[in-house]
Amino acid sequence: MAKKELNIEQKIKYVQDTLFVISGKWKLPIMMAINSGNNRFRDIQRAVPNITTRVLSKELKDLEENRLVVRTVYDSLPVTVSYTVTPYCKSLKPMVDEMIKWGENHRAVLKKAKPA
Amino acid sequence: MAKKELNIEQKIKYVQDTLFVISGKWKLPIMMAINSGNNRFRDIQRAVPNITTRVLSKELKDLEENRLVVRTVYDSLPVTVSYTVTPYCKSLKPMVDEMIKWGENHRAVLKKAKPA
DNA sequence: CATTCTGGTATCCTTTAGGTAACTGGCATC
DNA sequence: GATGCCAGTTACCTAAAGGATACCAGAATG
Repeated sequence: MAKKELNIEQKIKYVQDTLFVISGKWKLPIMMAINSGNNRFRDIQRAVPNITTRVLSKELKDLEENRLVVRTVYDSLPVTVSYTVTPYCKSLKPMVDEMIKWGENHRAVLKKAKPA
Repeated sequence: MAKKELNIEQKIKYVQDTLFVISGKWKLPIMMAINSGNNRFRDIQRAVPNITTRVLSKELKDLEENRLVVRTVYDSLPVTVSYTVTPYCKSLKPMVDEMIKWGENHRAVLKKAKPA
């Protein structure tokens, strides 16, 4: 099987696809928060600084539709709701790890550049 | 030197920093186009499908301000303008490669899921 | 019995990203 | 001398993202 050699147009297309799925300020932070053990609505909200209930609610629905997050209602009293990430969501990890690395380095770069 | 162990709040912060820099449909595609040898304004426009001159112009200024792209005017007749990516821009490569991979796989997933 | 927690909705509003289209001035080409 | 290429700029507009605020019912806590 030949090694895949993508041309620039294809690469751009794939990057735009990815950007489309993770677009916005909140989707990745929400998935990260859930993945790290925050499964309740309010826990997620606390873990993701400055997000409002309205936005969190909307984004969670979005992520559920895209099969990145699963919502489970437990019929206890009172009812509890739990959000978990899907295996497909976890496939984003290598990319997210690179984004963490880059963001960390970027802060360091800014810190060095700014003090003028 | 201790291994860095970031907590979830820090990770989210760094990811949001990264998202902020690469936000939008166009910045990464533009950088990719330049990096792959499209250095003239019209060449970049042709390499990035569907981008308009207005948006390209605005995004290039943005990227220049953030030291990801350099604009050089050659005083020939007629004047030619050349855009190049900076070394700092190239530090995005590992992340972009992961985005390409994920987007490629995502298309395959959709293709398998859809035919119902 | 007042407050606080849960998991959200409902309204309203502002900001931003991005798109459409027209236009410019200088050079080259047909 | 009309057309087209280059590298953009300008003005206008729309859709979407996101923020502010208030509110709801049910249960628990003090």
